[in-house]
Amino acid sequence: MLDPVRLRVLVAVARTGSLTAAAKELHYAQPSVSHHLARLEAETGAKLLQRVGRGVRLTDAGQLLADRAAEILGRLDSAAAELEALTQLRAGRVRLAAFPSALGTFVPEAGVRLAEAYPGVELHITEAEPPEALAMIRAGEADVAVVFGYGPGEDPDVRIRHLFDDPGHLVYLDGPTLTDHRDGQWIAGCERCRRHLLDVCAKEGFTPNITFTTDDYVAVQAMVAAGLGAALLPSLALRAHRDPRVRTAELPGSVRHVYAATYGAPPDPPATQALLEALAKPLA
Amino acid sequence: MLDPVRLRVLVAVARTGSLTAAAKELHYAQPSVSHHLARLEAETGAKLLQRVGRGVRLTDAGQLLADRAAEILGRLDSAAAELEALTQLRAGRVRLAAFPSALGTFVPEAGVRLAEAYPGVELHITEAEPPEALAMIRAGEADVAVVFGYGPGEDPDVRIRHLFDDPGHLVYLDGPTLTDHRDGQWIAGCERCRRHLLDVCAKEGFTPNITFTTDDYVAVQAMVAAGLGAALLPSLALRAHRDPRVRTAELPGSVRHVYAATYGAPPDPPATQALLEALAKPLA
DNA sequence: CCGCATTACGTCTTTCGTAACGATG
DNA sequence: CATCGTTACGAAAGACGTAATGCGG
Repeated sequence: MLDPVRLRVLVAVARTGSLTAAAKELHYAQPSVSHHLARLEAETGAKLLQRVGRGVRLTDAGQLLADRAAEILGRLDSAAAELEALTQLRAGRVRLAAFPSALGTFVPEAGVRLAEAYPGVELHITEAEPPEALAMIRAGEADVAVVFGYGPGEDPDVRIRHLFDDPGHLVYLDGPTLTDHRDGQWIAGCERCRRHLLDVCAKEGFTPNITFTTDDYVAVQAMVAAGLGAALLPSLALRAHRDPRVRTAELPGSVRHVYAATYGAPPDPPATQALLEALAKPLA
Repeated sequence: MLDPVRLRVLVAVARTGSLTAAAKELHYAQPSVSHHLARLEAETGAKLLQRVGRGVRLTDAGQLLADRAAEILGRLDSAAAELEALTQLRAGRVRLAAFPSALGTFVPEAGVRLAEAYPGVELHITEAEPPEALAMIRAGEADVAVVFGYGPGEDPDVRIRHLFDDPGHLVYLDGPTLTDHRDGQWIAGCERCRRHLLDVCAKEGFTPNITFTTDDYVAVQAMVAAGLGAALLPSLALRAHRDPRVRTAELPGSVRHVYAATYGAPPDPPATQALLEALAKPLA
């Protein structure tokens, strides 16, 4: 049987004229698109694509299938929409727990996307650092948690999936590299970033002298601006708030992985799926 | 996205009114059908079925989705058919190697099914015992081999899948159980069945006295009829040829697994797929 | 060389089967 | 108690990513 996933890939390639562009549109890696098409050709026994310099062109057979596929996929989607309407599925509630700089950056964007796509879904947002957010998930007090510092496999009942990577930045007044501050004072951005800071500095062969500690990334920047030391902040924190008096430099080896966590076996309830979808999209 | 496999299951259930019947129609195990429907309900968030005594009934939502699904699946199938027509895919050649009693029983049935569904496909048939048949597969001299005595994992390049189980039968003039013949003479049905015979008799605590050996199941039955001893034959051999003078009794613990083998990585070429499909159907 | 596509390979998820259990007439 | 459906679990296949390898302009 024709696989609609492969058909969606074919349609995307037909529209864009390139595997790379299709991959971007579908949030796939390039090789995945290539593989899908190769399999589709093998399964159907028909040559669907023809390489032409850079990019590819659809053969007649490929164009025919792409046309039929576009209609079929449309009907599939509209059947899903009809079912949703019948069961009022676009209504519902999702409770999200997320850490502060997420709330200051991509969570509002995701909220907008969610409201556009699922107008009936209520979104409840709670601020919580990762350990508390996961506790809320386990306790059933939240449906989705946006966290960092925890990966898949923490708990068999909690499903954790990767959202994106958040590079670390050095925040300073003078001296754009870590070693410029090896003998200076440091402000630990937050409890969890402290661990991260220690690791990064250890790689450079020194232990930072941490003289101030606060979870508040606004305060951290104010302290740096006041000359109290340097700090390490994730890029999300800088996107949420940027003190004009400080300077920043990305630290190549330093990334924080941001994840979305849910509770229970797949599949997630539809409202939860909708929120996860909205959270994943800003990655594009 | 709605998964067409699940939709096909839903449609089958809608038609038959029962999970068990749908499973039979789709060649699935019962629990697989149950699981597909459970997942479909969870993914869509809609109750689609309602248990009513024995059997199930579709809810309004389930009926709606089943109706839409039937149309979508029809279009999927017809897109595939259109593509096949365009690329003349229903033409082609498949070379089958199979052991004798298979040729005398279900292979002709499969040939008929193949000719009905794919009129343009030429089927070439060769008689070969399993080792030779597999050698032909590896040498590229056959596309599909019907074998027994070999299972999946024999060779990484040869894909072997289960077709059905073929129960063993005791062939005799007098004495319908194995132990009736513990001190009598035996005719080994064929080289490979000899191993099988030894195993079965060992379980009963004796070693059969094998006085005649032949691969030919017609000859075996003639010898039994002549009073030369008892024999063990697979049911396929008895279906292919039944000597009216002998009596037979199924041996509960004795089954021969029949497999289809192909060469190379999946997916198989369309003509090969078509033959495999035709071979699998008689199972129903 | 650079961009686009393919191949190779590893991890995680899903599917489907068998077996055991539960419910219903 | 017989039958239909569900739950539990294990084995095989598939999807998708990263890394490494063609290949055309």
